[in-house]
Amino acid sequence: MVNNTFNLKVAKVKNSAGNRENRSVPEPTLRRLPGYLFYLDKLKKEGVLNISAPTIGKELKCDPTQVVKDLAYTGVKGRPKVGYNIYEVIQSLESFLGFNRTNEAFLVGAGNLGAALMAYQEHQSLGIKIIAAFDVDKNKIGKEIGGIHILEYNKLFHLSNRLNISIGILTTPNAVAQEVAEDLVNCGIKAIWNFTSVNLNLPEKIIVQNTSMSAYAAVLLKRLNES
Amino acid sequence: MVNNTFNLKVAKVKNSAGNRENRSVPEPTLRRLPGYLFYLDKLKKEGVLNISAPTIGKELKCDPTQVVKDLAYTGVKGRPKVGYNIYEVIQSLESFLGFNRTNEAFLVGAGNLGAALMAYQEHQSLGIKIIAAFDVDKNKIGKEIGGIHILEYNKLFHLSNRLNISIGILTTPNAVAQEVAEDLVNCGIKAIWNFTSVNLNLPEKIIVQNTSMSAYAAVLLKRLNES
DNA sequence: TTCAAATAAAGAAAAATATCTTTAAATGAA
DNA sequence: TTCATTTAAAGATATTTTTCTTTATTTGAA
Repeated sequence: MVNNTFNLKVAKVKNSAGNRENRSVPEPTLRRLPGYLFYLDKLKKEGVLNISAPTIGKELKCDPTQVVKDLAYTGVKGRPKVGYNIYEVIQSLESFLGFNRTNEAFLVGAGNLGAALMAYQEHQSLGIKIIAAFDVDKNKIGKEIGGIHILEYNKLFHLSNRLNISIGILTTPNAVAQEVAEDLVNCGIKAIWNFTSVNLNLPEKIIVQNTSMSAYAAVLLKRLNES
Repeated sequence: MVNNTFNLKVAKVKNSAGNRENRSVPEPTLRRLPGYLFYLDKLKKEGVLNISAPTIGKELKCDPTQVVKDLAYTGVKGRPKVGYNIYEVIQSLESFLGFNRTNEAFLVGAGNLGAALMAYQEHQSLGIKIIAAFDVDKNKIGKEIGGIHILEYNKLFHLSNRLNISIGILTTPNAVAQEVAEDLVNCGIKAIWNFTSVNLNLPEKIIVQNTSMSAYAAVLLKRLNES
């Protein structure tokens, strides 16, 4: 048997830019991992020391073998008849997801959603720390939300030269989304969390995570109307 | 050949409650549809009359046959060599998704995310109209965001008796999420858009759409760190 | 020490989804 | 009118993801 830790199936998928690349972790798994983390954190506070995959599966209503496989991606080992050590599995999840590192980000567009995210990250750990926010609205510039200063948009270039930020959060109006995204890329941003409805046209190497509210509204409405 | 319009494959999948049910539209398709709608709306404003699936695919960077199949779910018919009539396809998408109906909703938890959604829906069509918001915070009660009044939480029961609302938007702190969700169900809510990190335990018939910010943050962080 | 029960891990099968291929229809130009 | 071209639609294949099955390990009780 080869080294277990790296004995993971490598899936060939297409990214948003359409080019094939090797990925070690399936996206559905990645989306489930923070759910485990939150639930396990709650258990830890309750004083639980060990937790089995079937128990997690029962509580989170998903297949126990899926839990085992998802957790295996993080490298954590469970013991038969006992389950996982709660400290080990939380530590493993956090370090795997990068939630224990400081992943610094710029936010552009301190409107509704932008302001919400700024205030939100104070209490809810997203694994991302917003360093500064930018806007063109004179009424917003100079204000502070969730401990984050809102700066003039044209200061973005200057500040990105000094700091080395790799994440950009895009919460601008749709009309300027493409333009701002290109600016972010020129500032050295490597990944964009896109909350607009615009399909961004950016270099292939840029990681784009689209999180459009309307997509989830659509699923909800359809499921409701077909029931 | 049988009637084309209803000649759609019916997928057997498990819903969040774990029980099998028949669904006519795959979730990935549903999530893509609002993206088409937004793009086509933009084209309409530019005066475009017809649009082909290959063109949509090229712009939105996805497979042209996937565009054809996704649009076919809405019932719209395209013409070879011409493509789809832009008015027809937009109308078809909106009516299929229910975006042209008034899908009324209650929102509970007028905090960061809640306030953002209230303000957001003023400008961005999500197909959902928030009728009233509820909170327990005395400082928030009586205020108005995005034209929506914030009411005392205990007024929820009274108001739900008069109005017949079927959608509940859950933007409370995690600690009270389960409790509030149960209240919403008791008020006759049929579908819950859950923005908390809590895995809700509710009757099977209740439609739950989980939209946890941390899930998308996780995907972004992992893709960034593995690149 | 032995054995039964519980469980993670690995592998196989099934289901769902995406991509590729073929077909047939419609258009506009010759 | 004819024909090449474009395209939607339908079907087939491939990929990805989930679920089911088997195996082997560990634990605690007899």
